[in-house]
Amino acid sequence: MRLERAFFERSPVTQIARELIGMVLCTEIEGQLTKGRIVETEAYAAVGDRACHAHLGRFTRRTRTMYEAGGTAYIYLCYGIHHLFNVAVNQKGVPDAVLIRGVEPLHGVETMLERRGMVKAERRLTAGPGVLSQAMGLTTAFNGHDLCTPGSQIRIEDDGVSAQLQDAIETGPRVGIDYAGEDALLPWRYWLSGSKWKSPAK
DNA sequence: CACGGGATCGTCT
DNA sequence: GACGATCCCGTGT
Repeated sequence: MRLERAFFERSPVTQIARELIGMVLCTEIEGQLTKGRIVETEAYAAVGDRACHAHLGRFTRRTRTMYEAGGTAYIYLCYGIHHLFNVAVNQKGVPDAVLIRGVEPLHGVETMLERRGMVKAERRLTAGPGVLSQAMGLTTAFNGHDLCTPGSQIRIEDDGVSAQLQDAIETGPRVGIDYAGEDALLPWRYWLSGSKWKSPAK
């Protein structure tokens, strides 16, 4: 079942990031249905988190999407090359977000391979925030897309697996945010223990 | 597997 | 004008 607004419009964001492990990210882009089980996430908090793009109420053309209602896609370009997919959470006006960092391919593998220019479904197909976005057709063109509108091209589904995996989640510091000072130490990265599809980043 | 460097451009200072 | 919530490829072990 599609996750509804009520799932995303909660706090704390760390809890949502944890519960998203095991959920199924689905896209229907250019007529191609792809699905991947979320195995790695990171939480970014509006308050008390220097790593968050919108910390201290920072409001710019880029971050404005984070202030939208929970369940809105926040997609931005990183390093000029990679499209990173996040979901805004919490009430409209509170810019919390969860970054999706790794998925296990479930459906539409041929489409994913084609988009990635690969012939075999090895780890680098969808393990990592930039590569999973490419595999699933997610680009900044979908920034601001509402995941909760029936018929939307992007949605997250609960097939009952997530709840069974909550005891198999590990946590650690987030990746690539040294600029955040001591907030870089917060253990706000979550992953499914032992998953092959976790991003290789340390 | 570890590492080092280059790619590439929107965003903010 | 500087810098990324990254990835890939080459080289070395």
